[in-house]
Amino acid sequence: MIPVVPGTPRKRPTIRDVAREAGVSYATVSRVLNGRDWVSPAAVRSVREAIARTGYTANPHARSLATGRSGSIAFLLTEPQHLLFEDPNFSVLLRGAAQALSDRSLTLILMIASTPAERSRAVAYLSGGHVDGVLLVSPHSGDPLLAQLVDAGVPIVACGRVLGYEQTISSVAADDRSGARSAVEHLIAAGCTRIATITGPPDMAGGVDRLQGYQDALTAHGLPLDPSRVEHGDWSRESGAAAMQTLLTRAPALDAVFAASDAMAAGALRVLRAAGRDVPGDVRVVGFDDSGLAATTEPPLTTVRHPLDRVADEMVRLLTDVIAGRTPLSITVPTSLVVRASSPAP
Amino acid sequence: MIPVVPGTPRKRPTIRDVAREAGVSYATVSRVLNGRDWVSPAAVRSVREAIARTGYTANPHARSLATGRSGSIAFLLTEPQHLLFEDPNFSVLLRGAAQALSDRSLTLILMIASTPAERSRAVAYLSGGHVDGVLLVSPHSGDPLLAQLVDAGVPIVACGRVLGYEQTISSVAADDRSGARSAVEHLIAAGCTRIATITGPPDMAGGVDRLQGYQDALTAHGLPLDPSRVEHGDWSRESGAAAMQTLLTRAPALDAVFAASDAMAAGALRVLRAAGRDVPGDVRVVGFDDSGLAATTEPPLTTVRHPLDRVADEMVRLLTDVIAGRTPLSITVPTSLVVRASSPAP
DNA sequence: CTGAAAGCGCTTACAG
DNA sequence: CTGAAAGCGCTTACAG
Repeated sequence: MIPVVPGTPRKRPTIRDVAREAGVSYATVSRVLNGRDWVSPAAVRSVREAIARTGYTANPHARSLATGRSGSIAFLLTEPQHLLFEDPNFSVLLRGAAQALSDRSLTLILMIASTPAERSRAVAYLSGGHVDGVLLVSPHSGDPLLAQLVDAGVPIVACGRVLGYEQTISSVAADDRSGARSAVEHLIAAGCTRIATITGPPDMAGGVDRLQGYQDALTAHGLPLDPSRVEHGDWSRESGAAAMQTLLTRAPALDAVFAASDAMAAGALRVLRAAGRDVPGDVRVVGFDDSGLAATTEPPLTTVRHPLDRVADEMVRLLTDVIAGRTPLSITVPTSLVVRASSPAP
Repeated sequence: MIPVVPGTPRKRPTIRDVAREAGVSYATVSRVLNGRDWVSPAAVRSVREAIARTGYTANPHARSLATGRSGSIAFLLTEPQHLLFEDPNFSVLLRGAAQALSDRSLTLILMIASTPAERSRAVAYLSGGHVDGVLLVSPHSGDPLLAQLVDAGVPIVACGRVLGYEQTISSVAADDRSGARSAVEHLIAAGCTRIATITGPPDMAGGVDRLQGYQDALTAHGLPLDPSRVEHGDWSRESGAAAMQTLLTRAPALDAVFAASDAMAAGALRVLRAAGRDVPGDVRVVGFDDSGLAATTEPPLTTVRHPLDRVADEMVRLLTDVIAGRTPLSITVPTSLVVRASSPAP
């Protein structure tokens, strides 16, 4: 065994070494590697054998330089740090994207751009063409970063529609509006009439659409839209707790709460317990996402399943289309209600 | 404004464009870019101006091809999927690594290798020199992947000592043993004498060392080591619940539990509640990690703080050393006890 | 079906 | 201090 000197990487075989082994020109090796042009079966076989013998793997940088494709995709997170890691949603999406990219031999580059400095560095990097495209997580509509990326012509697919960029930025989203509607109709079917909601941020499609679905359900069943029963959050548990506190003082008669995320629902649960309200006895609670959280709260959450693994998969598929030059597109994936103890079936 | 045709990236300026603008040779541009050799102040200035004017950023692939350095680091996760995303620990480490790498202008490539197919693909990729080094998360001692990576001469830094590779693989770890000891001594000081423990996997340093710390504390205070009070888990909440169940039937008289992770402690809490044992009244519970979970359980967890942000930072620093050819090293960072309601101060 | 050759955009000795 | 030139390891028209 050859001793390994740390810091002195072994000389790796190149395409020329393979060519010599196989007894062909290195252009031919490149052809069988890329499988585009015709190569005689005999040549293919001897090249494959030579590759196996030498342990050759292509140098991705040389390839990128020659093709102009980087072979990598950025997974870009722009939320302030504290929001990112509390909720398992982010991890599920990341996991799904890693999988889908790996299946296509693409590399996932993780970029976290929370601070202003990180953000401008990210824009420079992404606009610099270092990456074939970007997967954008939880975009806020007013974010200047969006405009910069769009201006630079960077292929983008967002998770959730990007308000104001519906025609320019491709996106994959849950059917937020009808998912929210079905959640609230479940509460109505259980006899609730004074249903409050904790919404997401108003500059995100998920925030707007889930509120809309809540209103749809009330309207469809002839229930009044009472603004004192609507409170905004930022998806986080803390914001859910704060919103619940406010709702409790402003609309103490409420008999149900629909929270636009499981994390906010978990915060609401805590506040309800502290206020001595039994869930689901006094107040029913429904969340959104069916994230890892939902099954572990006390009581476990009835929630709307947001299939983020599926979303991640579609995002990657769509991004490869966008990179190939196809026009922007929005994809909506269906949701479904998951019933647990925080609001059992009527 | 030039209309952007999707899929037709703008022609980006190269080093030659900058050289022409600045009126120097492109070798000089490269010199000011890399700041190694001497360049006249006048040349530096005009090059800088030309860079600003043209909006030039270096093509990383061309650079990598010329230097033999990829400028990227893999963050490699090898745990089965279900363990990865339940616990916020993983996210904190990832966040910290992303930050530290970004500060050094290194790119973080995320690789998730849960299945056998993913694992062999990862080994091929990493051994292929596509990456300057790898950050290894939660390594198991028997894992064949370790031997393959070491054999290939890939620079590695692990989170936690790698049993069996202490001399070969650099690592950054919490002071697990003394952290665990202080947790158990806190319980002893509170008057507990029948202290059980839920350990991590026996093939991981964190599993072994935290158990050792538990034993150290008991021995130091003349308490017996009762094997019926020791049960293994895999770090997950579910495994913690299962272990607690077993402990409750095997050692029903226990008056405290030290769990080697917050997630397992959370699982234990649930089982204790279901069994009608009050925490901390009947049974005190202490976890390990001070992850995001700890403050949100019911009651909140007393736990040992595992400074993963710091660990991530040291891992990256150490990895750059290893890449530079320095010999392997193990770093230990201190822990501290965080007291909450699951075991208040005596 | 296959070679010879140019070129992708950098870095880095080598001469001045 | 600075140019001209070779070379990093590939891909891809261009000729056969």
